[in-house]
Amino acid sequence: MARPLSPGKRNTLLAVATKVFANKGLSASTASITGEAGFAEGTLFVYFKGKDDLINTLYAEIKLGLANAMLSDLPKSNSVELQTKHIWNNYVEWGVKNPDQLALLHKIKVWEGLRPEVRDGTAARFAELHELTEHAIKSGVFNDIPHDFFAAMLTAQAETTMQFMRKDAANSDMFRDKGFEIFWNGITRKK
Amino acid sequence: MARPLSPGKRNTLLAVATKVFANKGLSASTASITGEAGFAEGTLFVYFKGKDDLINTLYAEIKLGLANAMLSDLPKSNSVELQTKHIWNNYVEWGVKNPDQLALLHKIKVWEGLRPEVRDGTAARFAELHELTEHAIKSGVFNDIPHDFFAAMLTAQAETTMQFMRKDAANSDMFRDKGFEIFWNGITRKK
Amino acid sequence: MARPLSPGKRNTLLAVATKVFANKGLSASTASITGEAGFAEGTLFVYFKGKDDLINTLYAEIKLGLANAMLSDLPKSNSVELQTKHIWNNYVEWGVKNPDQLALLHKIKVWEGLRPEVRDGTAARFAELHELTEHAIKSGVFNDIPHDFFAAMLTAQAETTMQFMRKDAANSDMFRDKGFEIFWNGITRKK
Amino acid sequence: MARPLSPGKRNTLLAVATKVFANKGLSASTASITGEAGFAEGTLFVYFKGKDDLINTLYAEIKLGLANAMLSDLPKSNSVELQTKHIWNNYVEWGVKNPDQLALLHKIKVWEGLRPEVRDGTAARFAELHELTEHAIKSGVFNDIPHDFFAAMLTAQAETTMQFMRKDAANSDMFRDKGFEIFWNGITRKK
DNA sequence: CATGAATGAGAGTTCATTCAT
DNA sequence: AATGAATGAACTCTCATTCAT
Repeated sequence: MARPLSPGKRNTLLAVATKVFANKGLSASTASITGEAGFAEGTLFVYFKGKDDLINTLYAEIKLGLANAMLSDLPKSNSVELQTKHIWNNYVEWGVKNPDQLALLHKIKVWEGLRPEVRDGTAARFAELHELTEHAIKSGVFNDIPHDFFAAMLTAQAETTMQFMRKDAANSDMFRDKGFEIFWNGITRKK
Repeated sequence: MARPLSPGKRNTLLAVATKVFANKGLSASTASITGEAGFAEGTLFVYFKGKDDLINTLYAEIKLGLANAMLSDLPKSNSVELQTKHIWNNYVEWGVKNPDQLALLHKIKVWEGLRPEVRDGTAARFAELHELTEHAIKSGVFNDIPHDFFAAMLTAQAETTMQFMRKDAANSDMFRDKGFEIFWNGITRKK
Repeated sequence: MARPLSPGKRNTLLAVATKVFANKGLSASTASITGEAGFAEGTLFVYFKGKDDLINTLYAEIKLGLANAMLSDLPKSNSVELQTKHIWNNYVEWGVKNPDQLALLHKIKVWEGLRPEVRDGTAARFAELHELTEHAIKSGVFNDIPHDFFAAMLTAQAETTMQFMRKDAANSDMFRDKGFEIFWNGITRKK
Repeated sequence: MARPLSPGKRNTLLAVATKVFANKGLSASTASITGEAGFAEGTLFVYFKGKDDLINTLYAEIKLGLANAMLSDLPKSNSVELQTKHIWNNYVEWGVKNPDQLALLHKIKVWEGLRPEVRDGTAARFAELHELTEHAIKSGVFNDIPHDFFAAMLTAQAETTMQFMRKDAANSDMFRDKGFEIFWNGITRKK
C-alpha cells in the first residue's frame, strides 16, 4: 500500500483520535472520531487498517514524540546530574503540556490489543539515554541496578510528578524540582 | 425464605471476573464470565446491578484487600524506617502474589466507568498510613512534601518494583530491597 | 386446581396489576406488580398461571364489573328512554370513577394475547341489555339496526363521553347529558 | 456521495412494520420486521433512530394518510350535510381498505411510548375540518358542543362503523349509511 | 481517494417462569 | 402456601468494517 496521499488527513485523524480516546476511553467509536474530524466514516479505514491499527499507531507516535521531547537539547558535555535533570524537566514538561497524549498512553498500556512489537518499539530512540545511564551506573554515580529498572523508576516517578504538577499548577515548579530531588537522591549511590 | 443469596456464588463471580478482565481486558463479555463460572448468563445480574457495578465492586474489593495486605502486622513501636519497609514489603509481596488483581486495578484506574466515590473509597482504611507519614514528614525524617505526593510516589515505585520482581523471580528479593533502598533514600531528608 | 387460599391476596394482585398496567402499559414486569403489592415474585404464579392468564383475568373481571355497574338499579317498568339513560349514566359514571380500569380495558382490547373466549365472555351478563334493545328495535323506537351494532355504538359514544367528562370535570354533567342526547337522537327512529 | 439513502427501503420498512405490528402487536421484534423485509437487522437503525422512533413515525404517517384520505375531493360549495357525508364516506372507506393501518393506529394510541407532540401532530392538517365544523355549530346546524367533542364523536362512531363494514362485507354499504344516519341525527340540532 | 449505506455478529440487560427451600 | 434465587432465551441497539457509488 503506497503512502496515502494526504498526510494532513492522517494527522487530523491521529489528533482527533487522541482527544476522543483520551476523554471517552478506547471504546469510543470510530464514527465519533471521523465525525469530529469532519470526515466520512470510511475515511479512517483508508488511512488505517482498522481501529486496532489506529490505536497501535497512536501509541507508537505518542511514544516517539515523548522520546524526542525528552532528549531535545540535551547538553552533551555536562555533568550526569545536569543531564539527568534536563531529561527529567523535558519529560515532565511534555507531560504537563500534553495531558491527552499522556492519559492515552496509560490507557493503551493496559489495553488488550497493544501489539508487543509496538509496546517495545521506541527502544532504539532511547539508545542515547541508555548509554548515559549505563555509563553513570558503571562509574558509580548511580546505584548498581539494571538499566531497565532505572528507566522504569524514572518513568514511574516522573509520571507521578506530572500528575501533581497538572493538578496543582501553582506549585508546578515545586513538584518538578522536589520530584527530581527525590528521584536523584534515590538513584545515586550513597557513600 | 427460598434459596438465600449465596456468598460463594458472589465470590466465584468476583474471582472469575478478576481473571477474565485481567487477561482479556474490561471489554470481555459478561457471558464469558458467567460461562467460565458455570452459571447462567442472568445470574451475574442477580448479584450485581450490571457490568459497571461488577467492575466498580471489583475495584473496591481489590483495593481493600491491598490496603489490608499493606498494613497487616504493622509493628507499632518500631522506627519509621522499619515500619515503612514493612509496608513496602507487604505491598510488593501482595503485588507479586496477585498479578491478576494488580493488572486489573490498573485497567480499572484508567476506565471511563469508575465512579469517583469508588475511586476515592478506601481512603479511610489508609488513615493509619496517613498518620505514620504525616508524623514522619513533620518530624523531619521525610522530605517536606504533601502527604498525597508521598503516597503516590510510594505506589509508583513499589509497583514498578513488583513488575521486575515478577519478571525476574530469581532476583525477586534483590529488586524488593533495591527498590526500597531507592525509595527510602529518595524520600528521606538529607542533612 | 382448588381455589387459592387467600382471596385477599388475589384481589390485591388484581388491583395492583390494574394500576401498574394502566400506567406503565402491559409490558410492565410481573416483578413490578408483586413488588408494589409487597409479595414475592413467585406469588403471582400461585394465583395465576402466567402473565397472560393474569391479563385475561383482569379483562374478564373488569368487564364484568362494568356490566354490573351498567345494569345496577335498572328500573324495570320505565320507558325505554329512561332505562337507556339510566344505563348510560351508570356506564359513564363508572368510567369516570375507574379511569385505570377503563384505560386498561382499552389496552387489553388491542393486546395480542387476549383470548377470543375472554374477549366475548361477558355476553351472558349483558343478556338483560340485549333484551331491552331487541325489544326497542322491534317496537320501532330504535333505528332498525343489528343489536350488536347498537351495542357497539353505545359503547363507542359513551367512552368518548367519559374522556371529556374526565378531562373537563367542571362540565362533567354537561358532557354526560349532551352525550346521551346525541346518542339518543342518533339511535331513535325519525318519523 | 456513496450510496444514497433509499426511500424505497424506508417505505418497505414502514409497510412491513405496519403489517407485523398490526398482526403481532407492538412487542414484535425489530428483527422480525427486517427479516420479513429481507434486510439486515441493523438496517432498520439506519432509517430510524430506534424502535420507538419507528413506531412514532408510523403513527404520524398513518394519521397523515388518514387525514388526507378524509379530506380528499371535498366539495367546497355543498351543504354541510353533503360535505359531512363526504368526509364520513372517505373515512370509513379508508378504514375498510386499510385494516392494518387502522388496527395499528389503535395499538399505538394506547402505547406508552407515543410522544405527545406526535399524538397531537396532524392537527394542522385537520384545520379545514375544524373550520367546517365550527361554522356548522355556530350556524345552528349542529348541536352546541365543543369542536373537539364533535370530532371525537365522529371518530368513535365512524370507527365502530368500519368494524361492522369489514366484518360483514355484504352489508358494507348499509352499515356505512346507517352509521352516518345515526351520527347525523345525533349531532344535528332538533327544532 | 472519498463516501456513507449496509451489514450482522455480538453486546448488556430484562424478565416470565421454575423450583428448591 | 410463600418465597426469591436461578435461569437462559429473547430483546434492542452498537459498531467496526466493507464496498458500491
